[in-house]
Amino acid sequence: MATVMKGKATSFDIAYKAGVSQSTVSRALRGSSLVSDDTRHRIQTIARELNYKVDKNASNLRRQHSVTLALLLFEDPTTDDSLINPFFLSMLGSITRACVRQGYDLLVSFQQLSNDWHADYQDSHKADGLILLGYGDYLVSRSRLQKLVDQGTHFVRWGAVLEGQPDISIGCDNALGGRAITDHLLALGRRRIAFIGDSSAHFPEFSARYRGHCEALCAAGLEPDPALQVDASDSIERLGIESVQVLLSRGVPFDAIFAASDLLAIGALRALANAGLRVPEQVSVVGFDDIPTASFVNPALTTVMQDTKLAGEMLVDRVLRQIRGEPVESAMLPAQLVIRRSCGAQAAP
Amino acid sequence: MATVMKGKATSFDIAYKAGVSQSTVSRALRGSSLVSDDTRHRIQTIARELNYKVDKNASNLRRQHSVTLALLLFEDPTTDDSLINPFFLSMLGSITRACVRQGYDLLVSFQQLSNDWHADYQDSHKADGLILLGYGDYLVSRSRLQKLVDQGTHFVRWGAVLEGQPDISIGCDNALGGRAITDHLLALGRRRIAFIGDSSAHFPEFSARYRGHCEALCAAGLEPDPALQVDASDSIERLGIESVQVLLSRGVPFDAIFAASDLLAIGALRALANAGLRVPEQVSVVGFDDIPTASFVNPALTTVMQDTKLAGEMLVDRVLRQIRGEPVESAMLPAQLVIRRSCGAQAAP
DNA sequence: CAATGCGATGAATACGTATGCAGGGGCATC
DNA sequence: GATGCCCCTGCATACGTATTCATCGCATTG
Repeated sequence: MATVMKGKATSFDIAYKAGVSQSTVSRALRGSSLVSDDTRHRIQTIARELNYKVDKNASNLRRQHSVTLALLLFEDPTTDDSLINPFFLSMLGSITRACVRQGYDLLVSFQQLSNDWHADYQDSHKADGLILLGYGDYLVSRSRLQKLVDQGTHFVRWGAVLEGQPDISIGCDNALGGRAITDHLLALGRRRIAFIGDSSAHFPEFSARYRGHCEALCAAGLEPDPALQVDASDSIERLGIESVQVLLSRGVPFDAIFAASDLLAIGALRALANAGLRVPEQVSVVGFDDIPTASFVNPALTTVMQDTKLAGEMLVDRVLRQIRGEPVESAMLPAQLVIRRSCGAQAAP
Repeated sequence: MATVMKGKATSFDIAYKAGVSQSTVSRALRGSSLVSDDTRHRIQTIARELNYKVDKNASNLRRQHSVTLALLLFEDPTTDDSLINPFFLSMLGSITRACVRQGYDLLVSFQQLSNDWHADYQDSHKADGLILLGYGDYLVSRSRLQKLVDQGTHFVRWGAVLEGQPDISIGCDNALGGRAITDHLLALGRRRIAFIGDSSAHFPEFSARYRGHCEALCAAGLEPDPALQVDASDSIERLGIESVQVLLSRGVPFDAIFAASDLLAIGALRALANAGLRVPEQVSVVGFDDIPTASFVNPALTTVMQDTKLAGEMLVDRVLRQIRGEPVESAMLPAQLVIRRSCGAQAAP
């Protein structure tokens, strides 16, 4: 009968109604084989009637884990408040889905790089493990990563995969991607290819792309020209515009631009248009990431696709393995060339 | 001394080291005024040394709330796995930030509409309240919303704001937006304006935009022509393409297209280009949402901007108020016209 | 018939924190 | 010097679940 309960039903309420002990209820609902089928069915029915839900806080407290991962998205404090790097958004989507498939909940948090409480989610038992996204300046963040490792925090980072790294990282093969896309430009007859993007060790992903770029040049018997490289430390459109302006002001000739990210490339396209240069006739432009907008800019952007779906799965998988105490290693994912019109190859629809 | 502790430090460990009771530690760290400054400082220092973090599970269990919100993102099971509606992504960003500002954590979950466990997050005390995004077919989801209300679940929905709704909803003023952008097209001399988007009560947001559209027509002495309206029930590019094909196959003349979402509008642009129709010279095209890509398509898309930042803040604020037991009402947010090239008004840079 | 074993259940306890209640000590007032 | 008061602290307990250990009934076996 519709007895008015104060507050939510607990396992004791179920036990009382079923005429068994709380222990049995707990066992029955967790699927323990110690409970007879008869009792189990009775308990399940009553639980459903009472709309009973296991209290996660109590359950987590008892079991000492939360079946939850935390996604920490770091960003430059200077970034506009409402915008998020579309590439990270795509990763977020695939990570969320991977978590669902594994039965884990996902806690999402934006953090300023200046904060120091990366491990708090795990330390406070809100999450069993961490996924780190958007660690910009590697040299700055490296000491923090080391600290996390020392504390025994379970975490995986999305980013460059380097030798002697303290942490576990998953990243795409940036060097290979940079090499492939440069090869492509060379095959199209381009010889003076500018590179927009930081080449220092501070931003290993960008610099790996640059390294691949240089390898391709050398393999073709060309020498990388420092005058054709412009630093851009962050992946925002404005920096793409400014970089092209720097390039133009230097007065060095160039017939192609390889931007280290699509956002930079889009900025570059805009700056070239402003300067009256035609793409791809006078200048080829290529990017990296294949963000959704890339196929819509004019002309459509040739770029390197990172498999975000696979990446999300791997990140989640690797954290879970760490949590289970299994040995885990960093890994690199393949990068794939996506040819559109901005490079000057045959037109796509 | 570097005493090796097994496991994490607890408030008892701090208490022992500080020579006080566990109660005092708890009070000191929660900022209770019952503790002397002297004791508090001592405890804080020790807590820092031991890298102590309050166990959220225990704390939540005791206090019966989790200081966490859950964002439930519903989507059509047919949607491609890796893509998320960019408008929702933008909302996600602003909601995440709003949560941070309020000191709440955010749990993100994708759900299939077929699932029935919307309230589980609150029932299991994983979250204190829910934010619902992307409830597509309103008539289908309405009974569920009613159920949530009956259960006393704290939740806010992003979507159309209707009379006699059981739940609290926050949405932009779709009718006004539809009216404004149609007025704009009319002012440019367009008279045969096609509308792409479902006009039925199943999708109240689209139908409100359609209603505003019709109001504008009527105010201008024009009658809405059913032949100029094409149903599109979901906001994906492919449907935009198909809708224009339907429109062309009908053979009715039109000089403008108002797509109920930017994604539909982008599909429409593509279909028009394929059909050899020039935008905006022969056909004006406008959308709704102002997703990031909108400014990059060719020609740049005139659209209606929804203030996602404000929306995120309002959603979070309204859930928190419900949690605090304060009375809450639905609200509509203003919509703002963003004029770019696709409508045929003066060119932007 | 006693001994053994097994399947099913209950009692008791731990997880770590927050808080109501009680108490101890110091100081002021009369 | 006794009384009262206030400030601070400690004791004990509740939050709801999962699990170890003990128990009890029943069947099987020698």
